[in-house]
Amino acid sequence: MSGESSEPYRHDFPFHDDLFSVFSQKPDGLQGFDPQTAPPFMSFGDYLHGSTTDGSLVVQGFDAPRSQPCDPVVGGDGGKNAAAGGGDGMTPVTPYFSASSSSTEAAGDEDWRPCKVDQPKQEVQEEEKHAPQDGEGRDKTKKANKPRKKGERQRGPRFAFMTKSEVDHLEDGYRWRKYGQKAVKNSPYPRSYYRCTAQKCNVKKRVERSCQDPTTVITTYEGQHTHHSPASLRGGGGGGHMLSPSPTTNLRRSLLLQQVSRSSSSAGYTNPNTYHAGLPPLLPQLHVPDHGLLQDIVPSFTHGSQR
DNA sequence: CGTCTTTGACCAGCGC
DNA sequence: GCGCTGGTCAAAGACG
Repeated sequence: MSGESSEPYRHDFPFHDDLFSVFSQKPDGLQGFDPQTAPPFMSFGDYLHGSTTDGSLVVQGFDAPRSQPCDPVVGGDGGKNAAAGGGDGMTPVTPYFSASSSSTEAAGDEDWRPCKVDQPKQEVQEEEKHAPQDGEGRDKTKKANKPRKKGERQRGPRFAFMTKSEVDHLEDGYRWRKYGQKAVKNSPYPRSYYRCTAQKCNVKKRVERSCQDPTTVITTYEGQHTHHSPASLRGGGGGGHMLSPSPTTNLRRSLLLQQVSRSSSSAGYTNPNTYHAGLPPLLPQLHVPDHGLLQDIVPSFTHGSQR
């Protein structure tokens, strides 16, 4: 418990109302987006470390496909997204953006839902659906003793990203406990729900595969850790960094970061072509089993992007 | 033995 | 009002 004072663990995430994306390489699927004309990106690592000037980044230039026609049958559009990009990398990942204008805080997360284009609102509800139910109807069963408070659902910002990976659960230094799995509509891949095992930590994580690109894992973090990453504590020794400098050259993962937090004022989101990137609330380092660290991945966006 | 995953069921909100 | 869907719970089982 003494912990939480000395080191900042990505606590502040001042961009609650913005979406942002970061691609590890040129998102071919995104017309209009040119890494070269794109804003001066720093590596995700730098980014995480707050190297950005004012803490915000802006990715612009592509048309935010609010409704990504996702064929349950991947590959429908074939070339467009080149899902099965086993080839030479540069597998573009379609940005499942959708600047929902929902005034609810749920506007985020589900907005980019990859496989759902016909559910503009349902997403929203998910955020608030768990309204205070005072266990009226639940007390009939064991589940009855779990009053969910509305406030509970309104925890911190959410942060989603897509990663090319064969494994669903990317290691990020924290310990997670899986507490559920649901089949996702229109998607052959289930969505897994994880919760940080730390006692007072309410951070949750959802993991699912993109139905468009089965090789892409979509991870959504929700909340902020109230503790340090156990991995960083014991792992690499001093610096607090266990970021192995692995080259990860073969990491041609499309990475899409998206801040999907509560858009209390999605209305303020006026320019669909502009996304503000903020500091992820909780992503000290993501370790992709057998591949490397996420931080190694993202830089491939900056460095690997033909520079 | 402790921890984690699996799995079926339940609940709330929304759309029709 | 009903059905659908997402999110969550918790018992049971699996695993180390």
